[in-house]
Amino acid sequence: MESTKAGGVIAYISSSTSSPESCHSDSSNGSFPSSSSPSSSSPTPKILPVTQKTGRSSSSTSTAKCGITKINGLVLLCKVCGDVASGFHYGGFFRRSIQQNIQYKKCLKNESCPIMRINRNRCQQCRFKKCLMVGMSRDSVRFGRIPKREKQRMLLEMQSAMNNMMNNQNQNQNQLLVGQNQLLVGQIHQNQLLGCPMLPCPLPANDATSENAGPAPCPRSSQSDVGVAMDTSSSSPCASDSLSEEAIGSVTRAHQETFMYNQEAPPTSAEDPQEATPPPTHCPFRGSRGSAPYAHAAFVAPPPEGPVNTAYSAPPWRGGNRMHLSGHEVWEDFSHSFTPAVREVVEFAKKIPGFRDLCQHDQVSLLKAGTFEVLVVRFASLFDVKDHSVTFLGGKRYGVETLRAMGAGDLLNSMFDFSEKLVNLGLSEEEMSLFTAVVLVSADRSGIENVNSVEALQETLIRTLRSLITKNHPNESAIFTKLLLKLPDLRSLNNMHSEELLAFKVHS
Amino acid sequence: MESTKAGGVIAYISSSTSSPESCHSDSSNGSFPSSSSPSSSSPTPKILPVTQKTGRSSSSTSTAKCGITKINGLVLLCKVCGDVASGFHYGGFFRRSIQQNIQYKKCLKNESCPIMRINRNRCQQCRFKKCLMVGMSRDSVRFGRIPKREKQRMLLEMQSAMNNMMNNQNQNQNQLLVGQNQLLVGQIHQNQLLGCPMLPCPLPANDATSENAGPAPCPRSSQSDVGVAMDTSSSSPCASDSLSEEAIGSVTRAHQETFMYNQEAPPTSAEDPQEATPPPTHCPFRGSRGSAPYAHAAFVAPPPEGPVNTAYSAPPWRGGNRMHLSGHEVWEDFSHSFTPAVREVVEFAKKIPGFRDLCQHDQVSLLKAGTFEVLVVRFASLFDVKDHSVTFLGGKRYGVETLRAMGAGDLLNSMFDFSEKLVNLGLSEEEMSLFTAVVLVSADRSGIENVNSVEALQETLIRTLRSLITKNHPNESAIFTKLLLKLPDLRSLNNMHSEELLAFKVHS
DNA sequence: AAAAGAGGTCACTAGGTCAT
DNA sequence: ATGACCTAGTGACCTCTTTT
Repeated sequence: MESTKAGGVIAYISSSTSSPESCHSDSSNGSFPSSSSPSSSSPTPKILPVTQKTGRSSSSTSTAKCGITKINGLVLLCKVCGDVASGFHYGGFFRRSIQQNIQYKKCLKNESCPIMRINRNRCQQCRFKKCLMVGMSRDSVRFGRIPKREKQRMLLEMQSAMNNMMNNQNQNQNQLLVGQNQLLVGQIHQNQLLGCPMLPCPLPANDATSENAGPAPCPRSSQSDVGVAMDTSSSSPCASDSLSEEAIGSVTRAHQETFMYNQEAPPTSAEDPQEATPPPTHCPFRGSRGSAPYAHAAFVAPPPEGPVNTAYSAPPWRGGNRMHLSGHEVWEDFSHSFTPAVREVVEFAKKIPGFRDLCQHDQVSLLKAGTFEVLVVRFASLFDVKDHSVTFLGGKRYGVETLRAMGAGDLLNSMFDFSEKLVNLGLSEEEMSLFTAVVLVSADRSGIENVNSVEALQETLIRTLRSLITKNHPNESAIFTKLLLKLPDLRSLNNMHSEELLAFKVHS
Repeated sequence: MESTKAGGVIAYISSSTSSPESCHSDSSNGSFPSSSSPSSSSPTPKILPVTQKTGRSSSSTSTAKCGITKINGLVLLCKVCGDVASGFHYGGFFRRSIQQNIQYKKCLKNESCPIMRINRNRCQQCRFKKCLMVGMSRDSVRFGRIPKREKQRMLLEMQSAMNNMMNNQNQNQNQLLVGQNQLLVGQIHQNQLLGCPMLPCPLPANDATSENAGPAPCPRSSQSDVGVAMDTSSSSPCASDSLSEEAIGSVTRAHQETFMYNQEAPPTSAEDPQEATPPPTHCPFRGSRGSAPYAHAAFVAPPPEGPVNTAYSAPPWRGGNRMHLSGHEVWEDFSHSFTPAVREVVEFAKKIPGFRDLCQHDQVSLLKAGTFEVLVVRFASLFDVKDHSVTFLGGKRYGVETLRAMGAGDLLNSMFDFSEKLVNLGLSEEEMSLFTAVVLVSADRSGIENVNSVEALQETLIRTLRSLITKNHPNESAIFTKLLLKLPDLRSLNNMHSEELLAFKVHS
């Protein structure tokens, strides 16, 4: 029996898209891991991997073994609660809810309780809501198994979608993607177990030409003498200051040149979510293709039903009836909406003085590990602290509470919290750009070859950032420290994101 | 159905025994102390047998009749008071404690009252403490029946645990075990996706008594006026300085009182990894059960094969041939080897001035998210920078290269790198303890309810740490910054660890 | 025949209630 | 306050049905 289990990768859940594919779980039962069967996803009706234990065939065969549901060796997790899924579809809780048309008591909190394996029984309203949010539908009853053919097809679609994405954004193929059966697994590095799927960026070759060389921060390889003046604030204006001046300018310029979100706004179609194919934007949140595709596809669980929500919640990927989109198309579309933003980060990196002096492998590693974090920082500016809203396409704003009520996931919530805190620091664009550079070179170093070089570059950037901040905010010396404390927060967001993506992929 | 249950009963009973029917409740129930147990590996929720009476289903089966809970005929005992258990989980006393967030009066003795059936009502504080200690948690919700498979598994585990116990120490047979399944189940509970098996301790109630009150950092609940003086270091010797003095003392003391690894060294059996059951140590790396069980099971991907490595790599969990152990058992055993270290971290947390002023939920969340990071920092001292070696039990050292050659995984490698860098900063014990406190309150905040309080506490600790460091290292102002930059690294290690654990569980 | 999901069934638990 | 009792749910297991 265990043999059977082996092999699986792990999926999580997230969600993205809605439906078609797969899995979610419901809530039903399941608390324990085990149980039943493997199944797969399916395109049409909405089916999801569910926690609930499904029945058990008395018969001998395989199924019986463990209750874990897998697809091609990938272990599926419940889309609702994250528990190991035992099968698709209905389960105890969801089933009862539907069959008896139960009206649950109103949530005691803000109707946005996180639903996890351990606490899923705490709030029924939120649990049921999440079931629906994740794509479970009363109409999706599905008998019998999922045809093997169908499974296969979806898998292939996923893969080619990934491939496309990769190709598009890396002109250079440094890397990536492997293509194996594990969808994206492996695709992007293994920042972690499976790797973070969302960061394909390859990264441009390190051609020596270094166009905007600027005053390279001459990364030292030692590690001891760094940042002598780091915390002394205004005191000693050591020699490095002049260097800093230039560095600041370079980084700020790099930032401005590579961050277009606020420079373009999809004029047309912004109002009409049904509009099919507007030009892509650089900021996914404003992407014209659908409102907030990112929030939709990755952060928020996609609404199973149709156009219930407004622009925000009924992203017309490809403008049409989403029922007609294959999982492949949805994914592809979603992925594409991010390509430009990712590319911009790569461009930004290349312009950070000293970055291209790192070995190519490390440049790639930093980008793989840090692009998401950089994007989070960049997009934080879309968050309006005053009225706690986020601006999506066409200038439309959505209050955080509204989004939460709509089922924004933990990741999105955490991003809002992060954005709010960051914006509250009131940094200038100059400061933000330097901070962004710091974030990038501070990325996870587990795969770095020349750690000392990266560290040296990081120190230089940090020193520069520090002097800039102490200069601009002489009376708020805590700002620098607060900024550094944002780094672990970003790391956590990055991890949450990786997990959701992973789940998404696995499930689809 | 009943037939199923009927199996052999074993109940052991030791001493007391009580009337079966009595059952009462309290909290828990259960099993016995040391046990180890079996819990499940993965996703299973951890649940404990409890005294409380459970409901009564009119139906026939065994359970119902009197409040005795049995599994496969085995009578379960309450893990807290030893009385016959009536079911799992919550009970009257524990339930009220949690639901009403009751703050019990301080223990009149030394906060270590023995809790038994006959005297369990004597000291509420100790009783509640024991409930938590034993692993009861509000998150361990468990509805529905216990899967047959699981029952079976648990039974087997119980029995083997029993056998071991008997063999090893049959001096007292007091007790007993009952056989049940859920020994520790429940004990540990989840950290994240699946839960971090490694964090069993739930955390003591937030009893207002605050023994080592010290100068509580008075966490504010507002969010705006925080940390104004955060970075001012030596400049304005604001009132907080004196507070800092005391805080430093408190934290340092807390650290020393709760970090025992270097105070005990398993004298015997250190040489012989095959030795079966030496007394547990507080430092897993030195754990007598196996050398570095932690590194084995969690840090390093568990070697699929047998005893390739020497003492380091062939931990004789349960003293036997591990080839015969199920993945579950190995995991259990491994987890247990960590319990003491985890408990120390919990104790340390409780002693951080201000920590207990946080709401209980947040205390638990921070511990869940941060214990691993704290352990990494604590164990960093085992790393010898000079010769790049790590000291395991009995003073044996293993060079990093050797370990790598043996197949240490990415996580272990990263930990070495981290440890080396950290040790190189040359911090004093005082500084390390404060840094550890900062690490804890800087844990991932995705599940925190009162973020502002946590943030306020973090700021206080950081301010204190900063002033201490600038005082001790006036010429190395970069140290503080470097220390802060260790936080994201810890977060990454934490994630790698969670992933490995997850993978491990799923595969086993 | 084997595999896998819908639904029914019912052992069990969280929590409310109330006599001690 | 404690803990026994009751009720509303929960979810494991089973049977039946459909798909392969």
